[in-house]
Amino acid sequence: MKITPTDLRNVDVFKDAPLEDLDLLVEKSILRSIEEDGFFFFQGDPAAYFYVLLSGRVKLLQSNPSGQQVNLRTIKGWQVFAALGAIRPEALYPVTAQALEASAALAIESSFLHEMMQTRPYLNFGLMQLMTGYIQEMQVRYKELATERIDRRLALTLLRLASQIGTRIQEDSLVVEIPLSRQDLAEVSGSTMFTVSRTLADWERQGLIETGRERVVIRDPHGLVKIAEGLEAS
Amino acid sequence: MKITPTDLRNVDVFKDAPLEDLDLLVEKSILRSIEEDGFFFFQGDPAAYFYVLLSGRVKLLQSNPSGQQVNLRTIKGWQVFAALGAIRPEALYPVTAQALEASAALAIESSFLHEMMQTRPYLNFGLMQLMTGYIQEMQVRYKELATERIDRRLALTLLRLASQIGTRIQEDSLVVEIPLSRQDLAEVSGSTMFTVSRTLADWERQGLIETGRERVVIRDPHGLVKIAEGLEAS
DNA sequence: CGAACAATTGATCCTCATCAAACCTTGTGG
DNA sequence: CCACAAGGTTTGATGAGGATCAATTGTTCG
Repeated sequence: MKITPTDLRNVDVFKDAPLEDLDLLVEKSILRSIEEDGFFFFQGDPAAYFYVLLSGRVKLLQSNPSGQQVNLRTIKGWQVFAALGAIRPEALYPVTAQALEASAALAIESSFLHEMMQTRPYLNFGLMQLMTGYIQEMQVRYKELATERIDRRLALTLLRLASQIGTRIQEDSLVVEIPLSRQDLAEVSGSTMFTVSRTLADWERQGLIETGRERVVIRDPHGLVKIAEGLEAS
Repeated sequence: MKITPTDLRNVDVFKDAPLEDLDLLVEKSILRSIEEDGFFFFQGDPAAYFYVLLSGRVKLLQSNPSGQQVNLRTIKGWQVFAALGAIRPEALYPVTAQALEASAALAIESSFLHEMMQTRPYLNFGLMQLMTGYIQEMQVRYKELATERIDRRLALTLLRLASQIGTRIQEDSLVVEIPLSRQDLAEVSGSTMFTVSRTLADWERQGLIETGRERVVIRDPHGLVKIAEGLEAS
């Protein structure tokens, strides 16, 4: 895969970067390709690199002592991940990054980005925007997990995932596809495969969604919103 | 209450600030005093100010549509809150800030801080450190809430709170006091007053902690760690 | 001392996790 | 191109962990 400097303009954090910076970044970067189910890095590894995902999908996860996993975020093309390492170069990755499908990413040394930040205000701002977004999302998800029943949480999860990694199936329609397995959805919403399966089956009967192997299609987002807000029994 | 510029050196984000910046901040700031149970701001208000807490304790919370509350963070003296507004001046507060006891805070206009950030790298770095810390903590708490039983979560919560807002009761000892009610602890750990009460009563019988009205004293942190890690039945 | 409010304790119930077994889908190799 | 293996999904039965509700007890402060 060939990356030209201007490709990096697709990346939010670099959208205001001068061309010479983009040149530098491309020059200093390494291309890493990871097969399906492979890992970019593990929780606890030194945070040596910062990544820009070029193709595929990557999930950021944590697991608890008994091996149960939680999906904290799913990354798609032109999104960055492992940005925390750039802030504290001596840091360790707080999450594990696993490819959901064959993926390729640009790896940039954390220390190099850290250096650039000293003299590029646009970089600081971009990263802060990113981080405030993360904080707010995690706060909302925490609140949901602490206070809502699984059906509402799952509805909220699907809606959030639709906007983050969903792909519109037809032009000019709200119908969105989310390419995740029941297990994945359970790990995002804080539940189990079984409960997710049952709930989705219910919604499919109601015509709200369509399900398939490792796939959910949202037919009626508005209906899901009603469930999420508790206006409709589930 | 009188604040001198050098007092601001106690604030992590300002520890590397030159004296003239501290002067500016003090000059530009307003002192706000809030009585117990009063509010600094509500979720959804325009994020006009950034705060440095001088005295008292403040909790940052979100509530769900049915009014159930979640405590996302408790702030004590010389910690800052509402920093997100400084990044995006048009933003709304994503949380509500309520005083747990009579409190006083320095309020600094978000737009002013935002301006300062343009030319002060130390500020950017300080705020990023703060934000990465928030992200990591929220990720860990999310994982715990999604995967651990309430007894472990409560143990982890107590240990975390001890380091964040606990006060050592005797010099040279690990005995720490946490000044929160059962209800508060429930809202931090994602549970209910009743379950928290029962669990704490259990631990008191085992000699791990001591409880009182709106107060928990950790006598045996190591014992709590064992529960948190699941090495000990609860 | 009494009012207000925090904490406790018991009884009950409900949501959802767990386990087991069968079923479906996809891709591969003969 | 079919058959089979692998792995994702469904479904039912069961039970446990906590939430909820109600009533009582304890603590603090005016």
